Amino acid sequence: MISKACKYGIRAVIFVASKKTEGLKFNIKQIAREVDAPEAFTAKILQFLNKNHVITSLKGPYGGFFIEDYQLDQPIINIVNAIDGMSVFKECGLGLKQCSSVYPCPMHDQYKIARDALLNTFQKTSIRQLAEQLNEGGFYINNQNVLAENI
Amino acid sequence: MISKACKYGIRAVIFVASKKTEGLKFNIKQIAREVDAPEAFTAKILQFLNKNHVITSLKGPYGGFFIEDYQLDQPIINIVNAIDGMSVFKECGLGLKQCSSVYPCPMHDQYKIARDALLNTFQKTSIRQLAEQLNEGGFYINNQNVLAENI
DNA sequence: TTCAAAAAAGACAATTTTATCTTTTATAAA
DNA sequence: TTTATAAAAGATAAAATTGTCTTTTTTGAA
Repeated sequence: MISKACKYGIRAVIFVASKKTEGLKFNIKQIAREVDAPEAFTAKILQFLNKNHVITSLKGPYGGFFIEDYQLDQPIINIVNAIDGMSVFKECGLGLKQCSSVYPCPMHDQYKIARDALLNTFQKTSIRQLAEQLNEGGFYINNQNVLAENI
Repeated sequence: MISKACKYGIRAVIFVASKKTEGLKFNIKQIAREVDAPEAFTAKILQFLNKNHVITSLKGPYGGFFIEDYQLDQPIINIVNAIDGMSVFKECGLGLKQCSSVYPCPMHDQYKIARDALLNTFQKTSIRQLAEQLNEGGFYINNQNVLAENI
């Protein structure tokens, strides 16, 4: 659906956003641990998201990653777009290079509905919303499940 | 969304199904040409779909691939399941190993709606339906677009 | 001004997916 | 029974994605 890089990126951004009120910055090690993502790979992703102004970083001691006010109300699609691009939301369900209502594959109409539903989800959901849900409790962005203790 | 292998597979199956009335078999070369897919790769895919009883093949002269009556009313999800498996329709939108209504990621509910819509599309659409649409005209399974002549 | 901490940058490696090529097996007709 | 044809099987290769490691740059505090 979307790449692992993108999923790591969204989780990392949500985590950073959820801690904004504390006014702290977080380094890669902390972020990667909190969202169960590979450290070095996540570093690359966040570095890229900083370039794309999705989040902000500061080098040096007391540096790290944080999110600025103007960045908090971005839709999640901004993260997806930065990392994966928008092609998933335009591509043909059967892989045709060209597929639209004027030159449709046999699945076009139905597939488009599902594809648009996914796009809509990413468009209408903001970083702030997900961060707030996380803070309210009952939602998770890592695999450190209490239930897993039973294994 | 789904793999290229899977898309090639669906296109190939629809093509073969659309020609069923003619009672012919088609070899890899013909099929690959008709659906604009790499020949050797498509061979592997169809070989696999034969093993999974999605289509049928016969070796030797006058052999090739064809679809049997009992195979024609399969939903497209059978092809997806054989090649990609069902994991896309179960996976978390943010990549968590475990994500459900009891242990949801912050996007769970919204993502599930879109994911289910996609699953539904593949479940409710049959090979026969797509083959018929193709035969009725106005739908395409290759990139040989007439409009492309204008380039 | 020096030092330590952190991200940035660059090179590289592993894995997965996509793709090709060669050899073997099955089959139908002559 | 031979021959030609087509899929099956197996080995490899190319490309894309995921992941790691090392070096460089930035920056704040002591």
